[in-house]
Amino acid sequence: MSRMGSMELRQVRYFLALAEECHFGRAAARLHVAQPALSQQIKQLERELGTPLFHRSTRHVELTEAGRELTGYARTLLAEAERARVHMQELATGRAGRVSVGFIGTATYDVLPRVARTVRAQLPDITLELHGELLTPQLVDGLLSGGYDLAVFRSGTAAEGIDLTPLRTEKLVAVLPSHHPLAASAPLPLGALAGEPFVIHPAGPRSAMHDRILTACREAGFQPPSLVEVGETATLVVLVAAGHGVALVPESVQSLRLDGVTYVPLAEQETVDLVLGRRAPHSTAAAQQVAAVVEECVRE
Amino acid sequence: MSRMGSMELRQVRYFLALAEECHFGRAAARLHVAQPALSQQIKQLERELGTPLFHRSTRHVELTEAGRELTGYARTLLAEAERARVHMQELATGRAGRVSVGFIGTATYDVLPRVARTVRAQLPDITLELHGELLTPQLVDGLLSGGYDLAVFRSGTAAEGIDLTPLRTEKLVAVLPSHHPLAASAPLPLGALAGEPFVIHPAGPRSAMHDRILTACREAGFQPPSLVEVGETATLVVLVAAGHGVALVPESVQSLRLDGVTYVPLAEQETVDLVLGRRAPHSTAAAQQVAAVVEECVRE
DNA sequence: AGACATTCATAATGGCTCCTTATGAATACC
DNA sequence: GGTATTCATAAGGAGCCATTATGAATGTCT
Repeated sequence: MSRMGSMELRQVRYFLALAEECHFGRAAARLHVAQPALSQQIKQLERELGTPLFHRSTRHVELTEAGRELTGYARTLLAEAERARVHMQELATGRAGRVSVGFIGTATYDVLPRVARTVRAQLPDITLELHGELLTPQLVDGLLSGGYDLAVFRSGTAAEGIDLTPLRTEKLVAVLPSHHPLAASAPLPLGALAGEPFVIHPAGPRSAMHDRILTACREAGFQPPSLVEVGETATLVVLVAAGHGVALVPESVQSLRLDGVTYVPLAEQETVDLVLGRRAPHSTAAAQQVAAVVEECVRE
Repeated sequence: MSRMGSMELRQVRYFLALAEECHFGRAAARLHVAQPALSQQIKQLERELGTPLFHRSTRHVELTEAGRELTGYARTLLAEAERARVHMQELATGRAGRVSVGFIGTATYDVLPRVARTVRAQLPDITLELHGELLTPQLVDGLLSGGYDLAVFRSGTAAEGIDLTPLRTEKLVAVLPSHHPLAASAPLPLGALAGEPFVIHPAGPRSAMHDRILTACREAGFQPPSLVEVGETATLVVLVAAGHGVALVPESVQSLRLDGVTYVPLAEQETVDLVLGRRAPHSTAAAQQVAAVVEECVRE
């Protein structure tokens, strides 16, 4: 039983070279092989396809009809293989790919748009999936389950299997209704807000900000008399504008300008850290590139 | 220096099997190879492409993003290779291809349309190039130069490098203007046409009919007093209708019905042979198929 | 017409690739 | 924690593909 092989790309490459040169010697030279190698491979290809591809005499080499028809397929095959190779190389070097990035609420209005712009400019072949206004636990779960390749969130929630890179430390600022008596007094000692109702991110494992703010208040010697909990940072600011209370947010939220609210620096150095998380074991090359862009966007 | 190979179709086949099974053992079984062979080939493909294609643990095999992207290319490559293989096989067995057939004038109105119809019905993937109203020397040259794959013409012109197959022997019939006194007398002894002007195919090497007809006249004991030479058989009949003379044509020309002419059988058994010629050394498989159709069309 | 040069096919051999069996390590499951 | 499954690695053998050497055919030049 004569071991039946299938058509291989090497044979296609050989065939096309010979089809273009119509000369075994020159084609073989172009392929960097000796002439008999070419003769044998062409002969084998002809056996496999069941039809001669060239009329040959010692003085003349010419495509048969089948050979002419095959050149089209051959070119298609080699071009497709080359496209695949290039695309794979782009993915390997991270110049292309799909990267999903999640942002915590307070980074949505500041970091997210800058990342989107920079990636589009510097890594045009990367497709970004951006998700804003998320909560830290969602982001951590998403990283671990593969839903997100990268996540920007508040530090404190260390988890197994996630690489953390500190992005920046932000000062907290107070958010007051514009008509509030303290709206003009900067810097504002945190203690001045004692007795005010607070609008705050959700408690429990759902947000890192909640604990951070209550801790700051406790350190300033008071406890907010009432709390309104709200998930999205934008809604939080809107509630302050509507007079439902005051709030503490990272200074980057100041990008979110709204009529009726004033951001007031605190006298204290209360800070929260923003970190970039990526799946530790298998992080895509494209994700690494985008991670670099995120760090770059935050630094300046 | 690590011998750099290029991507091969075998690797693509292996990759796709594994991508679909997501299990080395099953995929290897499907490919009829042992599992380590598959592992090695996949690893080599990954080395060549510069990126992992699968996340693997001992308990889980899953495509990476690059792997997912590659499946598209892989399917395209294999499908194209398969299309090429099928098309080549069609060409090899003669079920597809392009065949150029030339017909001598007197076969144009009889054999040609039947061949066209039958090929279209029985060999739908064959593209026919049909040429009618040609002269024997043109056809022989065309066969030898490759301009025609097959030719239907009159016997007598044997040539080197052409396979001849007799198709049929046709009786000659007289063509007379309908008002001619002899138009009603059938069978007509050839000698009755003595003294009539003859419309005839061109002399010399350009047509086999010319000599055949003059020989017949000589055997009947006369020589036409005047000759009008005309290339196309249709024109010949038209000239007879116009009263320019009489003519002798193979009986198949009777398919060409024209007002003003009458075909009259001869008393003598004067015949001409119709043959099919094909290039002797390299005749396409498709041409063989068409040749069979031509013979079949003529026999009935 | 004959000698020559060119070119493709074939033969024989060697190296490399690929496949095989055997074995080890890791992970999920009981 | 033991066990079974599964993938990777190692080592060896078979086969494919390459090489060099040689022969046959054809076109060309003297």
